[in-house]
Amino acid sequence: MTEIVRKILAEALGAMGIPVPERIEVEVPRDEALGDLSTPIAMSLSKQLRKPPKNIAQEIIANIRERGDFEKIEVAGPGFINFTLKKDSLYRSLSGFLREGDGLLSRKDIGKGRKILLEFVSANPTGPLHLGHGRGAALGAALANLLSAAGFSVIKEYYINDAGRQVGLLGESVFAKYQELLGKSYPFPEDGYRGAYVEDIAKKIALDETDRYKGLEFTPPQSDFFREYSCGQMLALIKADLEAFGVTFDTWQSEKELYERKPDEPESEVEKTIRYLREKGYTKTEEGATWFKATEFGDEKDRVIIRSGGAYTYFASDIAYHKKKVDVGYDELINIWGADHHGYIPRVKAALEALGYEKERLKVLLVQLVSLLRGGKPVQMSKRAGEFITLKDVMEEVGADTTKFMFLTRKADSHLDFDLEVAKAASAENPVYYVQYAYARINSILRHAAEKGFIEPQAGTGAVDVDLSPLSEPEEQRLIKKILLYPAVFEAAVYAREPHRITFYLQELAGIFHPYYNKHRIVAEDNRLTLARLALSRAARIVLRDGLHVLGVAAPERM
RNA sequence: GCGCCUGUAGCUCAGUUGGAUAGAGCAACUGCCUUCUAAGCAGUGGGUCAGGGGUUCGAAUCCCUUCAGGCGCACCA
Repeated sequence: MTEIVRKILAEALGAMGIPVPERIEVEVPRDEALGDLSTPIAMSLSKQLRKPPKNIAQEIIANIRERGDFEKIEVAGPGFINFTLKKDSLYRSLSGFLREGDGLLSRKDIGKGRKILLEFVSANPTGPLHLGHGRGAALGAALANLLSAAGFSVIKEYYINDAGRQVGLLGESVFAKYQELLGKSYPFPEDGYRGAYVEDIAKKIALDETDRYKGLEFTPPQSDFFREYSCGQMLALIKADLEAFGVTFDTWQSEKELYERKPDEPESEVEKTIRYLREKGYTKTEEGATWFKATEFGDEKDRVIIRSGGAYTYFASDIAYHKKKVDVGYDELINIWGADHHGYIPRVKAALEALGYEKERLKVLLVQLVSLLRGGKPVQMSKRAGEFITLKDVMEEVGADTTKFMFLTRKADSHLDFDLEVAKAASAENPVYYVQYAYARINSILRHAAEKGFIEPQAGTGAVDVDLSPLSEPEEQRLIKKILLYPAVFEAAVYAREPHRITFYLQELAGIFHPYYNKHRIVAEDNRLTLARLALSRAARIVLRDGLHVLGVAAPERM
């Protein structure tokens, strides 16, 4: 719908000899009495042309040739150009929309098949997922759906931090528990993990491997076994939780793998990367440690990649990881990180640049932390004592769809209070049900219509021929316009990488459909009218379904 | 101390990249089920857009500053 306006405006500007801006602003006026669409372009051009906005607006209007779709084009307020579409034009557009049918919303050309690697969650496999991970998961999954639908080729990846101190600590914690179970005492590591899951894993080992490791020290080979076994168990749990949350990944990249030499390779990915940086002169040795000269690429400090003790830092493998991503040939890398990692962005971008890639290739979306409340009071969580509420707990208490919807009605970088009582108490009144209910309701209507002998128009066949002109009620006009606006909202969401725009749109759409349903009977006495209303309902259904699918929220046939 | 994020209705949050008279849900109150689903609808009340300056035709949005909250500033991950 907005495209029509953009097009005629571009033509008019061209005819006036004015350079056409890259992106002509088109918006929906606040007050529907003002028109269907509006542009402030005359005001934007005012300074450049040194003419009053209203005069420019008049001139633009005078230069619009194709005005067949419009009832009215007029100047209003300080210089807006307002467009009111002809009903015929709306019906034509809606017919076109229906003709394309489910899943054929034409938008594949936005992404043009460009390849995106989307990395998200990537929680350490040292404990269960918490709510903050859930937020990242919901956003990542929705973003992947959004971008895929827009014609990007998206790979969802989970980076597993299975190397280094943290997993070692997990292994040792399990080891200590295991010894305790077998009646041997082994000092529990100071910063060890104390959650119940540690004991669960220890029990499983005691069961599967009996007392084979009883009384031993935490040294190889048993330390390797405990570390890898525990890590594997945690990962399985994480994977299961994510699946229950409706979030899946295409690839799981192991950090440890980046340190391993493949049979036919003389060096590991990490070694290769560091050698590359060293040869380029981007490293230095100071106080026994090897540093990456991040300051040469805009970071505020140089960063250690090999400690004086010889161990690699996390950053070393992270550079190798990002090098690998970019070498594979992705056009764009998107990382979704917790906001507590924001200080990390400049150094990763610096590394990318040192490796010869533009830092713009990487886009980091920061997800703000989630404060968990119950009845307005913060839920105390102590990781040390192993007391915390996990994503799984929240899913069981509140529900996966509601939890996801909560996350997706906020932009990523807003701080979020997640009150369990509110989420649960509002459950019946929750916006997610409002949207789902609209969808279920339409399905119910269509079922009812089928029973009454009205044949639901099928895409590519009957839909084209349905006469939509009986749709003259204001509620119907409003609904049609909202539906036709979906592609523009979708595109804006893609452009901004903000799935929450879809969430709000769906609430608005449902907020138009419900009153319409309440005021007018879809399946009525009049045959022509009923067919037209069914077609309109079906169009709303298509959009609701598509939007819910993007969000990763269920679209129930009935409720 | 420095950096990043946030501050919008009682609560939780949007605000179409600077546009018209700032919106939604929840909570509160009043009505609506014999008719396609009442997880719905109709209506009422609710604002110093944290404060102050600036930029311009125009600011919740951009800049400066103050205040408040969160998060970072390792040879941790």
